[in-house]
Amino acid sequence: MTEPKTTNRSDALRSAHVVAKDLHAAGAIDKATMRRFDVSCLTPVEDLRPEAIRAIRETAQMSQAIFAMALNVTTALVSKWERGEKKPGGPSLKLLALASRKGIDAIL
Amino acid sequence: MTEPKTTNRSDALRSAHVVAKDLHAAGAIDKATMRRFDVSCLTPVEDLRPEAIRAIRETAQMSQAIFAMALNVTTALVSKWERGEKKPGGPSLKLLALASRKGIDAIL
DNA sequence: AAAAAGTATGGTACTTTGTGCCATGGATCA
DNA sequence: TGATCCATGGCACAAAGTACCATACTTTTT
Repeated sequence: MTEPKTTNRSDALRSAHVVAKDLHAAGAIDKATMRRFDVSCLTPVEDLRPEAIRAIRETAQMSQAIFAMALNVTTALVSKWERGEKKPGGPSLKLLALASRKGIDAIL
Repeated sequence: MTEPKTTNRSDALRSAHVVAKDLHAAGAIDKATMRRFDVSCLTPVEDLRPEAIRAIRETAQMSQAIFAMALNVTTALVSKWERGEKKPGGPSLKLLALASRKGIDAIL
């Protein structure tokens, strides 16, 4: 079972997705209703190839050491990501996705 | 050795810190100089107590399930964080720090 | 009122990310 | 020629994070 099951994630995803219409009907999204919001608001997180990770870092014009500090990981790990020795996990992928989609400033 | 050594991190920290004066001397921080930047630009990441994590989530008015999706982790993990059964690691702490300091929108 | 769904906890077992440490080599600059 | 930044590499290891299941309380829905 190489591919992780998405039981927990899709549980939440499903429950959150169905309320999109509610938000639409309400007109505006007030604080109280904000407890439920559409998943489409979230920055999409996809798997990243080693080159893609390096591309994000080089676009930001950062060394591995500085980039690692921005993500709060070690430089050794960034090196391993870029060489495919290790693959970034859940929270790391989210950080990388933010940097990729919204720019490095989003995570500084 | 419960407390992690900070060898790698401080290596980078030291090297990055000394160039603060260079930036100051240059007047403005152009793209080329951006390879080196001061660490003070980074959102400070500190350890978070379980209650602090829950506070961040409740301020965002999110269920554990939705909050977990925003961080790209499982709901079970968020529950464990808030009960002190597990402690968020490097990348997770960064995400939580961003949410805490800049607001939940910063990581959506 | 009952059914259904959302919310949170609890535990167990397991994978592998991420860390620490140290050594190496190339590039750049005083 | 030192010194410093940069990136790679490997090895051992703790623990973060995952998957899965059961339970129970609360809210919403029909």
